[in-house]
Amino acid sequence: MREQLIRAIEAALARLLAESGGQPGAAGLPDFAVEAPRQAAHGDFACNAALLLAKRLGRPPRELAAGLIEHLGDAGGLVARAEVAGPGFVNLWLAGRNWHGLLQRILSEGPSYGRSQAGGGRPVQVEFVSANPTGPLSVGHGRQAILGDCLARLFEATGWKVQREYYFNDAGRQMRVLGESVRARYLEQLGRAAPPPQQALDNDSLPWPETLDGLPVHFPRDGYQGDYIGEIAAELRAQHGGALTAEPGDGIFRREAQARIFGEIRATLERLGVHFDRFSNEQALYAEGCVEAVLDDLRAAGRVRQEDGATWLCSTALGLPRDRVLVKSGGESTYLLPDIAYHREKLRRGFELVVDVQGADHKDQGPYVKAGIAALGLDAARIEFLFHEFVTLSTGGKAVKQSTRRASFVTIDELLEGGPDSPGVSPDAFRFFMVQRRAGSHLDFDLGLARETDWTRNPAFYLQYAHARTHGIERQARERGIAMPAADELQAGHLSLPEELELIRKLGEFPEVVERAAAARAPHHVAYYLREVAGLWNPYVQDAARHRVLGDDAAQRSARLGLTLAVRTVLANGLGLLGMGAPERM
RNA sequence: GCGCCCGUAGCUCAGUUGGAUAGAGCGCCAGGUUGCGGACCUGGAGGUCGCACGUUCGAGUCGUGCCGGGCGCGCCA
Repeated sequence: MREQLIRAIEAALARLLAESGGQPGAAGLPDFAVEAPRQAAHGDFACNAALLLAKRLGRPPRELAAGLIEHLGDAGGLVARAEVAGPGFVNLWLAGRNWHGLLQRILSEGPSYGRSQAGGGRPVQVEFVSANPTGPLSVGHGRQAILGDCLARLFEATGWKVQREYYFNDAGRQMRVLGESVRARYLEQLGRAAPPPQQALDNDSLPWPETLDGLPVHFPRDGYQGDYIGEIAAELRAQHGGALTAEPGDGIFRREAQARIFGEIRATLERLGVHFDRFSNEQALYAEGCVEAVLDDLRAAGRVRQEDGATWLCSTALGLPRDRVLVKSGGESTYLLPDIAYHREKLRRGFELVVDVQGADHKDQGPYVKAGIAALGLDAARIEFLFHEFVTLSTGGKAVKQSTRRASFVTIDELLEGGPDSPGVSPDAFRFFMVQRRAGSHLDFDLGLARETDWTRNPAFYLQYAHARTHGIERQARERGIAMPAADELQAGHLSLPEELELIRKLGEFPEVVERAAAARAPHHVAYYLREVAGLWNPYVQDAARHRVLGDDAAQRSARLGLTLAVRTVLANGLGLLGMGAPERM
């Protein structure tokens, strides 16, 4: 509908230009906008073309706007009213039947309303979470999980072929420390080693004992302190008894810890409704020779130099602030080298676009990976980074202490499960709260609000309740033997109240919202939009004195039931984009 | 010190490739209404869009410089 209008305006502009002696043809058309104005009094759509042309033609914008209206006419029955407004806007009101046609379209398209083929089936990869399996996922990972998943859903909805991938570094020191931590706890439980004193664990500057009460202290200085480490050790002890005392930390301890923790991580993601198509890891890149090959190719490209026994990427020459180490003097790689190899593999797998969702602490890394990719002669523009700021927890405006130190952070599971005297957060509410803000903003997670089960207070439930209400009305209709209208029998002409037209107009925006959210990599647009739809629909239903859906006039009742179905369609499709359930009753 | 991000109502935050009188939720004030499904409806107060210059017919949006906050600036992981 908006597309039709744009074409009509283009044609009218072309005639106007020809008359004014401007350049004919599409080249002479300004890059004008046709938007739904903020204020309803400014029409269904507003166009700024006259303002853009005024300078070029040397004529007053209002005069051009009047000319545009004249040439536009009723645009083949599309436009009911047009006026010049403000400095030279053209405000347009569509003929009523166009809005009614929109309702029919929503009903007939159903689940595909709002989807498009703009992506043309091109392959895109979204990589997210990617936390190393050293412990449970934190709330910050949760934001990334939801953000990445919703972005993937947006790509799917706009016609891309999406792969969700989780990549983790398992070749470096971090996983070895994990194994050593488990081994130390195992030995402590067997009475073969002593646990390090808590003061030393909490304070880096305190001395670290080698022995305690005659027993050796094996726990690594920067080891993982969470209770789950001891639990893994206990399970190993239950399974193997004391038979593992001679095993190295980097062997069975590490493997078991990794497997179990990864299992927990996957279970957590499952609870949130987040699925991955592929898990990949750093070790495989080494095993397949990808890392070495990248180093060779960078060397061949002349982008590598030696200094102090280390191998450096000449990123300064590529416009970055400094050079960075690829291979340490000890022979081990930094993360940068395998990261470059990893991204080359992604591009080799044929992705048109690769989006990495990462926390703000990775902001500095992206450019170096891209520089490496560019140095390999590949198109770095196909790699995008979506960085999200951190999450803080608050309740009633008061910040919840969330120490980043060691293991004392809040995990997703803790939040979902709640505690003895605090209810858990539902996965749907968790998802909504996590996509509510744009990625670049700090996210204040209001625990009190997220736990709230009153739909009028909790914004996540407010949306779901709006959806459930459409089913509630249908149930009532069924009980009275009233049939729901089919798309082709919808007589929407009976919807003429301002709030009804406003609602319909809002429903019509959905496809643009999805498109914009996908293009901007900004799922929060969907969340805000749904809030607006629900914010129109809930009061509409509530105010039965003014407009009862199941009233006595059969024709009007049928039209309002059609509106109900259209609202349901948009809410269900939108909730689907956020990965939230669309319940039929609450 | 350098780089990236953020600064919008009392609070938490939206604000479409630059558009008209800057919005929402929560909170606050006044009045009305009472449940097709569970407190909703109407109105109101509340803003130098961090500050200052600049570009433009037009700036919350773009540019430059300051101020304030976050993150990052290792052969760490």
